Amino acid sequence: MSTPASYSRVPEKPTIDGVEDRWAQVWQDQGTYTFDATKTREQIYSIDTPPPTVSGSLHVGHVFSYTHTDCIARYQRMRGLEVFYPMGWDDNGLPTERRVQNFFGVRCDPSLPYDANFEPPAEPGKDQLPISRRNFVELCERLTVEDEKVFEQLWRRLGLSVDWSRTYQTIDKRAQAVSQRAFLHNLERGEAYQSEAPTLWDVTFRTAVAQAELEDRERPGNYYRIGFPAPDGSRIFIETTRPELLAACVALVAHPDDERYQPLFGTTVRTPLFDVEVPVVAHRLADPDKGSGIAMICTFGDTTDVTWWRELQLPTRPIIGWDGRILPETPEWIGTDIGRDTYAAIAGATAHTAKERMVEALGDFIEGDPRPTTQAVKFFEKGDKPLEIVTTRQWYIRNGGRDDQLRTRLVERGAELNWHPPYMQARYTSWVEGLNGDWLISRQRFFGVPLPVWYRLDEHGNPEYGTPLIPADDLLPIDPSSDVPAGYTEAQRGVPGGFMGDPDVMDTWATSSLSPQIAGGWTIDDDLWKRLWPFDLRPQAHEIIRTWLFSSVVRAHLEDDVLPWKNAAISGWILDPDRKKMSKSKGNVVTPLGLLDEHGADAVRYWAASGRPGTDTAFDVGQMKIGRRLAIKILNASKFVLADGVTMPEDLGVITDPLDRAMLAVLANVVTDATAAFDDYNYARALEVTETFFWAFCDDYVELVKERAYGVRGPEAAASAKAALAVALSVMLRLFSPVLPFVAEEVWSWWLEGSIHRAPWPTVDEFGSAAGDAGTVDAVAIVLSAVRKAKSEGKVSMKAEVSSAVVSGPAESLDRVRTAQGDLAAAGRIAELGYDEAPGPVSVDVTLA
RNA sequence: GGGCGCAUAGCUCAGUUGGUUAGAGCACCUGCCUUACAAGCAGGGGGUCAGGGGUUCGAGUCCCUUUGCGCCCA
Repeated sequence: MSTPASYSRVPEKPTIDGVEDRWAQVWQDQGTYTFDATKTREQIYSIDTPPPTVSGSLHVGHVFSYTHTDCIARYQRMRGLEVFYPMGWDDNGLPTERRVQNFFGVRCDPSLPYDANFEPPAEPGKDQLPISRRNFVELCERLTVEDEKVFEQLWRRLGLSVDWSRTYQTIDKRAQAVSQRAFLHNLERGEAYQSEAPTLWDVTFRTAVAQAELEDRERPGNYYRIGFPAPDGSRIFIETTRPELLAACVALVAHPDDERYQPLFGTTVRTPLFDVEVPVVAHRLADPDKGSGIAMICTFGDTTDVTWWRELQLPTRPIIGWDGRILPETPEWIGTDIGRDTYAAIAGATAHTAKERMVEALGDFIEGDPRPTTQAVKFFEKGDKPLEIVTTRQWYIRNGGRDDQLRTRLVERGAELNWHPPYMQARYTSWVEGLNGDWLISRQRFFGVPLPVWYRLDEHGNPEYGTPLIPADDLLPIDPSSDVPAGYTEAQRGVPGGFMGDPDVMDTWATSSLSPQIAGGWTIDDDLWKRLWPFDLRPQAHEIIRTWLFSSVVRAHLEDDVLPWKNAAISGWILDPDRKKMSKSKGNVVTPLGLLDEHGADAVRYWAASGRPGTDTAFDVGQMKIGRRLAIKILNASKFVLADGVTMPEDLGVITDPLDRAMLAVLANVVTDATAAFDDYNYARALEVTETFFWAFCDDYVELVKERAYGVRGPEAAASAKAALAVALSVMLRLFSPVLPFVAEEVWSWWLEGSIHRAPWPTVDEFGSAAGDAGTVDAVAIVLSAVRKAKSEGKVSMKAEVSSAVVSGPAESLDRVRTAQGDLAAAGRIAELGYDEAPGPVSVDVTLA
């Protein structure tokens, strides 16, 4: 606890200009938020801070949600807990790759050798310059370091109470080691596995895409009605939007109950032009109302094809390559000359071109004109071409998508977590229950954490995927494209009897899902880790519950059979005034730095803290102006309270005046409410009750006790008022400090020692016996208000004299008013204050002089 | 099509387990230079709580339903 200062540094003209730079510097110099790693687990509050994507730019949404977390961090710190509040940078994955490509005008070509003297062009050229993987990664690292500086600057400006000595990157060596080690543990326990399977594939990025990264987009298309020759010479018409996949057709399918096609089940038809014999099969997923009710199954046109192919055990006839083009070689299942000629016409073409050529080639096989339609097509959320499905070898981690027991356990984990607000749990549950596959973690990209395995090559040079070579734990992190497995030499790379590195990197979530492990020193600093784990809080946005939150739960569950945190605080979106989500593409993004410059950090934080947990909040400059005014008001009110050498009283016994004691009783209730709100992660509610009290304190209490505090009614009466003012100010500043750290610290420094942010959170006990009858405040306020109203309606100054005011009401209310009648008469300039006991609500008859 | 949320004053939002006459700020109107603050202060007008039905002594609050909006997923 800060000790009363024997001197006061109250400025003549308080201002909030400059307080941000000044205190940010002091906090940094004094290590105000430095984490003390000697504390034990129960003395620590650990936060799993979301690492922002540094390759993007910060927007007001970041400011919004990070402020919420900071308010919680500051509250817990004042409650006496040692807060572990690190900052991470997410510089992993596609956004960084893309930004580097555009920023420097380069692209990664893994076949090129490393050039130690490489310097990117000063200006990105028209064509992207191909460079080696290592050069590319170096550029990624160079750019992200710059981005991080900008981010840290902004966060400091906003006043985040982060321990800046504890930062991490999701791509740094430590994170790579943690990520690879966790993967190898998964592999050892059989939770990570490889599978050759149809995979959703982005042809632009040439990478597999996980279920969590998909989105459906409405796209226009055309139905083509194609006739398949039946054995009896008739034609069976299917309708398809993808005629270019005809060569990949493996069957026709209709619903088992569809009487039109029941006679055909078990028979075969031949594909037009290609003349490939395919069976007619029945499956419940065939929709009798869609098109002609019978569809062609291709390997693979969409995810339903995959289901049919798997459940009906159909052959695999892929014709689309990893580049999204039709495979150049004529498939062996096409046996006729006309079939081969037709295929030659589409070989190597894009899906789009192939479609045009197939439609032309089919000619009379197509009945009627194409019928326009709109269909939901799957896209990679960051891509702009529809996903194809290709068969590839990929790594997976079990997440319950194929295992009911694990899925049930993970749903239960979600129920163990304290969600703020609670309804967010439903989003987790419905996502986990709807999973239909394991977690695809391998990506065919360059900048990321490499999968830490190699494969032996047999005498023909074919990799033995089933028995990967594992690095020793103390060598992590490794890059299998440059490191060599034990017992081999670099010369054996890629040669028969030698080895090859796994070429892929891990999904960015495979690393982000370990953010508490990375920040907390798992397997790197055991002493620190045991003081932090499991963490107390995961703050994050609601749209990544299915990705970041869920994958983190999966990793902690598999590794330690534990929930990674006790609480999840989910923040909402920032909406523009039209209630649309703010985004760059809509051109309505405001730069955070501009906001901080214009309104000040406390004002921006005030706006952010006014947004209820989990609630989407409108971007509202007006709210920031109110916050700024509040901050200025706090300075001015504090200046008044601290005038005339007010200090914290040695003994609360000097607070004898009933009105002073009543005010403190109300404040004690505010402390109770604000504390309960913060304990429930409701910073907005805590701010609201504090602010409401503060304004009433300024408008009523201060006005009432002004003259008494000046000493008009003697030293004891003045001492009571001054002591009460000091106690109230100290408590209010601490209640405000999580939201308004700068102005609170500024005022604190005028008269008390140490940082307010390390001062104890106020408690009811602090008031001791100084808290009196709270009801007196309301009773007195009614009279004061009535007097003001009379003056206002009489259009006279507030200092105009009142010749008499008669208060009528129940005896209890009158008694309360009497206890403050000296202050009332002074504040209202009332010559004669009379009382008239009467039933009903309190009323006041005011006569102006 | 499924899940979740939202709908309260012109605007942005509170309203904590059902309980006096539904609140705040902004905006608007009328005043007041008042020795902390004119970037201030005082006072005022303004809402059939989206529509309908139900439970209850009592519903903004609980249940059903309709409509509109948003997000996530299929």
